[in-house]
Amino acid sequence: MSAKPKAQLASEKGLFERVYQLVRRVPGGHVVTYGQIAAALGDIRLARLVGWAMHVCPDDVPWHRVVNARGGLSTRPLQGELYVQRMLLEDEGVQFDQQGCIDLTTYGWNELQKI
DNA sequence: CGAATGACCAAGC
DNA sequence: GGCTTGGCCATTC
Repeated sequence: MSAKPKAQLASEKGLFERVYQLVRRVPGGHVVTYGQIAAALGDIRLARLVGWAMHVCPDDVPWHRVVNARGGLSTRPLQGELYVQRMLLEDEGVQFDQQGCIDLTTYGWNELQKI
């Protein structure tokens, strides 16, 4: 009960939902950056909003396919969530380098389209 | 309405 | 090469 996460409120709004839809369109084995999503929404400056949107991402959003501009997993250093994200990506075919970063040149999804 | 927040990005030192 | 600052926008209280 109770305690609906703010995500619930935010997701019912507008912009956030758009972010989620973009993330949902990311096929397995590919990743997108926050800035890329923001750019798809129409403004790179929305990058921070994307970050916040991910913070409240619903369970039906493959948030693990969203990485920062450096190809690294951003997600807050919470208990193992970082590990989960990496595991999910590796399971989809995304490989990490020695630094734990993703090669956006190879896995970057450049066909992200606007909504 | 104003202040605070946010998992960003880019530039500077 | 890593840390700090500023900026931008939307959402929340």
